[in-house]
Parts: sequence; structure tokens; C-alpha cells
Amino acid sequence: MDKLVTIGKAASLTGVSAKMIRYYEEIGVLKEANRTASGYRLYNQGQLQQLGFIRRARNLGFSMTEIQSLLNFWLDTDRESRDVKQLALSHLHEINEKIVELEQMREVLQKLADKCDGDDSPDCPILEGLAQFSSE
Amino acid sequence: MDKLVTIGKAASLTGVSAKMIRYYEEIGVLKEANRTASGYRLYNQGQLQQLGFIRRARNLGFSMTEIQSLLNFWLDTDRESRDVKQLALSHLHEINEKIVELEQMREVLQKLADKCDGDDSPDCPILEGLAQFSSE
DNA sequence: GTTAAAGCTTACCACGATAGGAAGGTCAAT
DNA sequence: ATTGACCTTCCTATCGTGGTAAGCTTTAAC
Repeated sequence: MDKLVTIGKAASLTGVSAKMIRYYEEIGVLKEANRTASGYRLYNQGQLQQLGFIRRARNLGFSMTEIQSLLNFWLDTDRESRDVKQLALSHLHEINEKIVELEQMREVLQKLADKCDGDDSPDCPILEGLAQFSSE
Repeated sequence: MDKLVTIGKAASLTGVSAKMIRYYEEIGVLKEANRTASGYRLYNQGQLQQLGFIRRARNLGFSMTEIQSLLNFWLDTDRESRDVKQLALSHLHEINEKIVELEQMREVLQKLADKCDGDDSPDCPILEGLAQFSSE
């Protein structure tokens, strides 16, 4: 027996806000939910699982477009794991690029901050660095 | 002598697009530029320096709100370097948090990808992991 | 059985930083 | 005088999320 729940219950069960559930439906990541006679959306166990899937994928930083692909792979039992892995590796690459970028920011900013006394004097190498950065 | 340039020139000289220069003026980060009789914005050397300042601060990941504060500090020769350093350290903290978050994503995703053969078989531990992640 | 609270619906607006385009005015060179 | 490059404002979109308002439905309390 497939217990059906309304959107609020689905939200609290899956950790995806009702707002976001409607949004995912709107952009086509989720199929349109069935409705009660009065128009309330209803979700079954399979759909709740999909919502959890989406939440976990988002926690790993996948974009909604990527998640749509992942979801399609998941629902297609004939998919090849090659395709899934390629998507995952591509996302891993993006993550690594972001990390490198942030580490570069950190390095530059840390060096500037280290040079700044941080007292009541107006001398500030941080502002000087921003005003005329050497390696630009 | 203060050479004046129009917005396109200012953009190419500073690496900030004309679109963005207008936007910074609109949100109040930059003071309203002087205009020619026909309405063209004009920028002097000091304003060009401010644009460079903004670009470098953005490259370090500062938000526009933070940049507004930094600019105000920079233009206020009486500021205390303490305030600037505090802002910089706060931003450094955010950067570090983002790095940690991305590293966690990377770790989880890398482990899933490692377990996936990536061949023509439909078996895919990545999808299984997303469908029912252990440590949620 | 009435009423109040809680839950659902759609349809808006907002963020933050950026990009694109359309319609029209201006400037400089041919 | 015309052309092309440049400028103006105004509108739209992005992405994922939150909020709010007006109105309908369901549930719970009395």
C-alpha cells in the first residue's frame, strides 16, 4: 500500500521545503504530482525517495540541470554507469576548480592581512594592496 | 591635469564592464559620475583608481556590501586599520568555510565515484549512494 | 454543527552580481 | 550628410531560495 502525503508532510519527511518541491515541478525536474479533488498535491513513497535523492545531490553541489540528468539516469534502469560517472567526475572537476580559486583568494588575502597591524593607526597594507595590487 | 574618459574607456582601462560601472553607481557603491552636457558619464583618474580597487576586491571574493565598506575605509584617511583588518579576517573566515564545505563534497563524491566502474553495466554506486545515503 | 487554526493553492516580489538586448540620442570621421 | 561607434535608459534573464498576500480546504476544538 502506497501511503500518500500532502506537500507539507513531504517537505518535513524529505528535508526539501514545499516551496522547492513546487519549484522542482515547475522547472520539470519532477513530474507533475497527482492532485486531490480540491487540488492538493499528493506524493507517494517513490516520489518521496526522489525528493531525498534531489536533496542529497544538492548537498553535493550538483546544479539542478545535473540533478535532472542524475534523476533520469536513476529512473532509467538501462543506463550505463559510464554516463553517471562521467557526470560525477565533471562535477568533481568543477569542485576542484572552485577550491583552487578560493585557496588563491585565501593566500593573497592572508598575506595582506598578515602585513596589517590592525590597530588604531590609519596605515593599512590591505587597502594599499587593493589600491594598487602588484601582480595584476 | 585630470584626464576625463567616458564609460567605455573607463571599462577597458579598469577591466570593469560599462554595465557594471553603471550598476555600482546605481547601488550606491560609486558616487554619481559627472556628465557631459549630453549626458555621457565622465571619469577622472581617481574614479578609475576606485574601479580598479573594486575589481581587485571582487577578485578576492568580497561582496559588494563589503567592498562599499572597504572603499569608504580607503577614502577615509582617518580610518583605523583595525576595522579594515577585521573585515578582511571575517571574509577570510568565510572563504575558509567555503573551502571546507567544498572539500567535504569532494570527499563524498570522490568516494562514490571511486566505487563506480564507469562501464556499460547499469550498476552504479553513485546513484545508489544518492538514493539512500548512509550518513544523512 | 459552528468556528478557528492549520494547511494548501496560485501569483507575485526579492536577493546578488552579471549579461543581453532594444530603442533612441550623440560624437567623430569620412 | 551619412555612417558607425559610442552612449543613454529600460527591460529581461540567470539560479536557487525565501517571503508574502489572497483565497480555498481540511482538521481540530468546542
